[in-house]
Amino acid sequence: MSEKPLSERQQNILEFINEYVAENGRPPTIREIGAACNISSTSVVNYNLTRLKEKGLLERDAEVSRGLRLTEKARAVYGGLWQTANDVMTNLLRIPMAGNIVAGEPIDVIEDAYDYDDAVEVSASMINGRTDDLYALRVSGDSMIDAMVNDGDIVIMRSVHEIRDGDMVAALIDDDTTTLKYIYNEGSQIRLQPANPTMEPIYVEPERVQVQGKVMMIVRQMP
Amino acid sequence: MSEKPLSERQQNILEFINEYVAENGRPPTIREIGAACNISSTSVVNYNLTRLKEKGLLERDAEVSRGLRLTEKARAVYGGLWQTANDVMTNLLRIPMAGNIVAGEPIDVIEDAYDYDDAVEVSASMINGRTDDLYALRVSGDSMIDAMVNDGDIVIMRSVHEIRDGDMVAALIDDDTTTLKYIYNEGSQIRLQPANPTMEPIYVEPERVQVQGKVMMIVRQMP
DNA sequence: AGTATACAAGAACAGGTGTTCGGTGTCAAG
DNA sequence: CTTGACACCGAACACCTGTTCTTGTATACT
Repeated sequence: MSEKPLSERQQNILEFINEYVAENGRPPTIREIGAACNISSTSVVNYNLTRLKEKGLLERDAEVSRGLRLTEKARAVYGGLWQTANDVMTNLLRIPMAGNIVAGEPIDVIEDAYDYDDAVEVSASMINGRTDDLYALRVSGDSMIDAMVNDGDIVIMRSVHEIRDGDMVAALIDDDTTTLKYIYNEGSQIRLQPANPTMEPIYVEPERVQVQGKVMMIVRQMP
Repeated sequence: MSEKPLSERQQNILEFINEYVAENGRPPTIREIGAACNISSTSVVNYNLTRLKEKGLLERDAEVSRGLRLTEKARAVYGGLWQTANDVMTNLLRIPMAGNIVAGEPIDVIEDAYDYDDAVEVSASMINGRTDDLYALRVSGDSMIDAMVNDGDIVIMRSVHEIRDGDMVAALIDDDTTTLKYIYNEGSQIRLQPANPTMEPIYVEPERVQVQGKVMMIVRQMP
């Protein structure tokens, strides 16, 4: 059943609330809404807010100052709406740049070294899988070409204890050589499959392989 | 000259404000801070807020309700602090997924088709260069290997009118073949340099090449 | 004409909220 | 012992803010 459209005043109110929150870090008061929307009476503002609430566009906490909140529905209508800090922190991950990765050398991860200036910001929506325990490594050198990874690329890793066939991992072979490859456990041996489909896999005994982390995402920036 | 460290009460207050904003979408009142931090007097809360302001961790709008705001400095100290919606909208770009890119076929870009469900979320901090006029293309097939790009990778493109040597572009050759390569204008001919350093460049006359967009970033998600 | 609904408005009020005042206690320095 | 700085506190006050009341106008319907 279709609802009545919003009156012009109601649209103005929603837009004002949206903008006010973005600029001030807090919702407006009833009187501030009135002043901005040419409504001289707080009861008219209150009446319209009640209507917006009935339409599911607004939530109100009674009898507290600035007790307004736009709903998801209002956000969908007006786009670019305000989120709580939790939404931000959930969506925009700051992942520590923990070091470099070079083919042939073990990863040198800097434990507990969280440098915000060198953190990588990635949207959680771009990560398929869990987003805890993430760290970033920067690729040094051309030796990761078989993984379709360039010098300078950023590899988002996750510390894991269980690996499934088809995961891309950083695998340390014989304590000596790190490689990024898709891993398959074939019983008596481990198959490490290059990302480049024109290249052949390598096979190693399981005890020669240590999985140092799972690759969650790769980012190539342009200079 | 070193500052005195924060008292325990002051640290509690900052953490409470941070959490309160995240959960409620508005800053707390003086009395709410007092209740949460075991401070029975509004003047003690006020005193501590004045100290935090002097230390540059807090801003206050006088004589308005909930007139508190944590500063950038406080954010740096406590991490994961609240941002205004403008910060969010500036940092977290929603880039429309505009179509596919296949080597050998012109890009089929869907004009003005902005589908939020299929948008790509990318932090602006990860883009070197301008962040207007961006769109995303998904790679189909293995034919972009010379660009070190896999089937399924996401290429973030930007419409441009001027190209500089060393830019990676989507180049359409002879109205027939799209390729992703670094472009160099060498006077009488254009050099298109593969990203894979083991591969040779190709050289074409300038009039045979149309630049369809500049590559700003490449993202490889894992399944 | 009467009724119902939507929208509007001013005024009053109750309670929320920030600020100020006067005071106390602790600690370090002189 | 005195003084000053810092931290704390209850109380009072001024003002901010949300809610309610009463009244009015316009429109649609019976």
